[in-house]
Amino acid sequence: MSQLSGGEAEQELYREIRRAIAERRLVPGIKLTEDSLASLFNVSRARVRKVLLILAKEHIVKQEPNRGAFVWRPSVIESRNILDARRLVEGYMVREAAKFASPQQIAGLRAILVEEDKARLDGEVAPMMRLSGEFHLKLGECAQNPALWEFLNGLVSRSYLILAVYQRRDVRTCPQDDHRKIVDLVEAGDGAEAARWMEHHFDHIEAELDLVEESVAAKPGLKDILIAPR
Amino acid sequence: MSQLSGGEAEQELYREIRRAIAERRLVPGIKLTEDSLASLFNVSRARVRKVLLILAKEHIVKQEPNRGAFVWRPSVIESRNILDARRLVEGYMVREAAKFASPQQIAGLRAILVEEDKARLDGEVAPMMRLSGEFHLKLGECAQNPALWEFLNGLVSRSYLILAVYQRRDVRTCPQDDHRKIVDLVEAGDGAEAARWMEHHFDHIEAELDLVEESVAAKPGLKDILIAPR
DNA sequence: AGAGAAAATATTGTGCACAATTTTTCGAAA
DNA sequence: TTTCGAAAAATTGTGCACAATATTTTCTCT
Repeated sequence: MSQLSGGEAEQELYREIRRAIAERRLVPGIKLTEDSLASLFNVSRARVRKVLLILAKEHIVKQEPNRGAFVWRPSVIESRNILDARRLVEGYMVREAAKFASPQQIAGLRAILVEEDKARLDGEVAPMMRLSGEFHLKLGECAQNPALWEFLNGLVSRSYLILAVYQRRDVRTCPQDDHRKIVDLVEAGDGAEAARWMEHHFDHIEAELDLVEESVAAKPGLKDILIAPR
Repeated sequence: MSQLSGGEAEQELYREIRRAIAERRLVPGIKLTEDSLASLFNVSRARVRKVLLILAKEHIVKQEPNRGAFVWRPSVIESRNILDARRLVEGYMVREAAKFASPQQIAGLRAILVEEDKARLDGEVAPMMRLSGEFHLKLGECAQNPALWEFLNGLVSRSYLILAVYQRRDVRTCPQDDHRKIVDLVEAGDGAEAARWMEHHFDHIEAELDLVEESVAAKPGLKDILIAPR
């Protein structure tokens, strides 16, 4: 899973940034200043630059020449592309999982379900987001294809950012029963039906999204808020 | 397509390494010494290190701590994983291509077919390899999903290395008619049949492969060659 | 001669200083 | 007060020197 070769502190920095994104503490557009990260994590700036380059390669941050690195902001079309890719890849992976998943792997998936329930009951939104992603990644592991899994890993990371930008503010229902249903079907070896539920699951996710580009004109300015629209 | 942000010479180094791999001048196991690349391309060693990091992220080279970077050598299982991923992704992409491909894109694909024919008639093996990969990438462009395309790009790069290691030495037949057939079907808008032919195409490719791990014991040493086995 | 240790060489890893560029601040003029 | 521009500050980009590690060579002893 680790994307870095050496350097303990380097890995920590890498993981912390990714975790902060998964829990939506880091949201798109935020600037990641090299010096800040360097002093915050007690590493040299060269290390920070290396980590930022890796994150940029994963499309989690966007680097602009001479301007710095910013948490990536997906466009509407990019978001659709990523969700389409996830439908394809995870549809395949869940079918493979139904063939290959070991009892240990099923148990690992159910352990995440329990954590998800707990987080939902406690109303902890941030961990829920992260756990949902971890569920999909753990399910992907069962397909026994590291090349595909790594791709999925990047897609999931970018999905966090998609949700941060486009998830409708009013919805708070979390269809986590989809996850449980999928595990049941995978355990039963019914890959075809599990894949169908995975499709439903993505339908639910996209239904909670408001995938329209928010134009500068559309977003209300101070004037619209304060001058009392009739 | 470019994977690098800035630096003209940097990009050149990146592209040249990738091209050398596509044309099989660089084969798995070769060591890429930083100083050699730096002096060869007249760039600082820091630049070389950056490019090598990117190539490592793309699994084209493998970096070993304190030992350096080597052209990646795919294992049998990794090769299977990559080819499975290509079947999945390219199957999807060719169906999308049948929906969306513009006349210009079809023309671009046919242009590659012409180059392939030319290279085959001239018996130029190296350009043929590269052109075959470029065909698949150009076809992938028609699916209008850059996230998936970038993944495919990495898979194609790794496929060059798979062929370099596992392609059977005796086969020299190149089923390039598959490519032409696929273009015809894409142009006709028959995505389902095009996808079937894509599957056949991969069957052909894998049939030319000898996907067994060559153990150290199996490969004959000098002794076996020179001491005249009876 | 062969094996093993030690020195010499070569290569990778890392921090730092400085250059290039951008962003902010400050002040003067309209 | 606003706007424009120049100076100052902050930030990113880059090369180099040196440290750490690995590899090769050399030398010694059996």
